[in-house]
Amino acid sequence: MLSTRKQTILKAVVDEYIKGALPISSGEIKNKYFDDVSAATIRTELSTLEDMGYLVQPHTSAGRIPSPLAYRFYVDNFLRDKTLKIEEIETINASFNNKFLRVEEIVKTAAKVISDMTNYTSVIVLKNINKVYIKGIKIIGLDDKSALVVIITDSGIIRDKVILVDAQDESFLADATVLINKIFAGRSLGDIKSKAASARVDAELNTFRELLNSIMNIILSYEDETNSVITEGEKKVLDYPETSLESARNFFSLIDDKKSISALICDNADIEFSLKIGKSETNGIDKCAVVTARYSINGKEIGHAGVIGPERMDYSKVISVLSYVGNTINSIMENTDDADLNKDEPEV
Amino acid sequence: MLSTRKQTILKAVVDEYIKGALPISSGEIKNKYFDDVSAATIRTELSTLEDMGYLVQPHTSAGRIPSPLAYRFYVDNFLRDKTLKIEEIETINASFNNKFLRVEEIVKTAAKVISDMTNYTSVIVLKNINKVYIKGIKIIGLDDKSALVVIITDSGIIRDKVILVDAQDESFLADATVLINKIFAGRSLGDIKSKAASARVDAELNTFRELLNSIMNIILSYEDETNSVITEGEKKVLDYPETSLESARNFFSLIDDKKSISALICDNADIEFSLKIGKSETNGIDKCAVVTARYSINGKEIGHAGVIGPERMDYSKVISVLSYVGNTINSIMENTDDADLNKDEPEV
DNA sequence: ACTAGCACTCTCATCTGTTGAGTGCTAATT
DNA sequence: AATTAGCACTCAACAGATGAGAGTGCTAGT
Repeated sequence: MLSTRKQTILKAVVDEYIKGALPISSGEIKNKYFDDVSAATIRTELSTLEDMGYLVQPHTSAGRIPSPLAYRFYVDNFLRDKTLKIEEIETINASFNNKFLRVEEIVKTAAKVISDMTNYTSVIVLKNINKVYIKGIKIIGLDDKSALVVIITDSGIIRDKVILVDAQDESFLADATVLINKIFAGRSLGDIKSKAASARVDAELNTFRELLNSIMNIILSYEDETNSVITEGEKKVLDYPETSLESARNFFSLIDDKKSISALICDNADIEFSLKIGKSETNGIDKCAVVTARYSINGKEIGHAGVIGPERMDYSKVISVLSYVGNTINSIMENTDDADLNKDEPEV
Repeated sequence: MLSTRKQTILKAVVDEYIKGALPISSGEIKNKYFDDVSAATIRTELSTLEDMGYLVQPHTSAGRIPSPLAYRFYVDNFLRDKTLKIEEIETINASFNNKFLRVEEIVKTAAKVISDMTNYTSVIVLKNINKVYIKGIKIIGLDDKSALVVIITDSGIIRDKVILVDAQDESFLADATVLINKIFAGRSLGDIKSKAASARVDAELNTFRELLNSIMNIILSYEDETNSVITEGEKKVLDYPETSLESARNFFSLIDDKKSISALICDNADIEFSLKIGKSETNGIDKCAVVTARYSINGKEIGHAGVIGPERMDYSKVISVLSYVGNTINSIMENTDDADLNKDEPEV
């Protein structure tokens, strides 16, 4: 175990490096953190901390910067019970402001808030989409050639899309709605997908075949990675002092690859929070850290939210923001979840 | 007027600079464009072209690069009847692929296609939103606490939003729909906005006051700049060889400022295409050119589309893409415009 | 255990010389 | 009058060289 002084010094290095992104010298630590001890003493401590793997020297006559191990230690030991400021909480609350209830909007708002509060890039990945089940489908005629299809699921995910449809007569859409709800309502997306082929060829549905196919396509597109990975604040990397043009390019090409981002954010099997620091196995972005959290509504996991930033990120702030936003989403959504959609619609 | 040879040389400089972003030397021009004349001759021509203001030397012993005037001349004289390749046209058509009919989606797709085909940043600004009029409003109950409001306008702009509403009994939403259509249907957004105050306080609407307010807010938010400026491909600037970290930062902060972008794209009073080259009055981005086009549906102007790229951009390609995408949008939308929404709904 | 002192190392910035690309000019040629 | 070969000139870019400054590691003394 590290001596108290070593811990203080280690924390000092991490804190200062988080602030300034520059190597920290023994003199600087002495000035800001110690009255009773000289720089030389701190130097020997720094030297042993380096031997232990906590610190790294960019070159012989530079100060020290923290290694991933140091961040790890910092996170594990100095991160207890930090809370957000009242203004920050108010900002978050104001953003959600219950003006909307659609999951797409909430998730997008959450990503934006997380990114804005932390000043890092945020990512939200929606998961378990196959387990979502459909509560009902509405079809609203717009004119004689098109209609709006609204798909309502449990956990409130609403997706809608305008489709082309030849509404032969007035009852066409009403009949179609009844039939389509008979087919889809109460079934999970995974279930529907696995039986997609058989549903398509059912002969008795001939009249509605085209309409059915359109709706099928909407449902199948739910899984589309493009729709289930939301990123915000990518451009903030340009403001980090350590960012070069080259690294910015790499970062952006990683961020645009929804598949790897999704993998990066979601591999924290069953822990509430996960921190990845400096594991360069995550190819593409070097010197980056990733903090992720599982998000649930009513105890049911709906996805993961993450923050991608430099290793020297403000971990405590990131974690508190992720946590607070997660709770906020949960409290917004939990009442809508178990409501019965079909209450005033006996015909479906 | 410029001699034929001067024109050839000027075109050569612009073409080569567009390709390589490097100053062009007399020798290079001689090799690629002239068999019958020596580099020295070209040198004298270059020198006079420089005196005339068409060319610029970064430093004494460098080649020439085109000035804004050169691009202007290039655009005015060498840009006639260039058309897209068949594959390119097919790519564009495939993107639109009539899978969707909603203006938001079409505009987003258009922005993406324009950016992808040109490899520059694209911007689309929707205009004249106040002149859009509402064809009808639908309210679909989702559960006993929330409903989906769908606003359908001429020119097919559909906006929908989930709102909180206390549906007291089964006929509540139906009654509300009738009343709300009585108030809003057939009126333009501008009209509604200017009379917003009076509508809100009408006493007889007390039962639906809350609902009415929600819908009012949705309509008012139509104008929101955030919603009417769509950008795509911002990150492509990082791939230009002339981009520095600093200029990338400037560019991104300009692009994020929807208000200036909107002004930048929309100030081409009544010309079909507009090219701004090197006018640094547009503060923020230096060495950038902006090509904009007016977009209309059925002859009615709906907005402006633009491409922002380096001065040395491939103007002919940009213009053909803008033009082709504009026509495509028009042909997709024109049939839906004059359809009568209320055909099978006599109750509204 | 701590510290003062000093030699050592390495970056960063500045300067210098060299190279090569490309020009401008001039005198000769067509 | 237009073109060209030839040559001196300019300047950016590169590579060393040099010095200053920051910060360390080590050692001897407290």
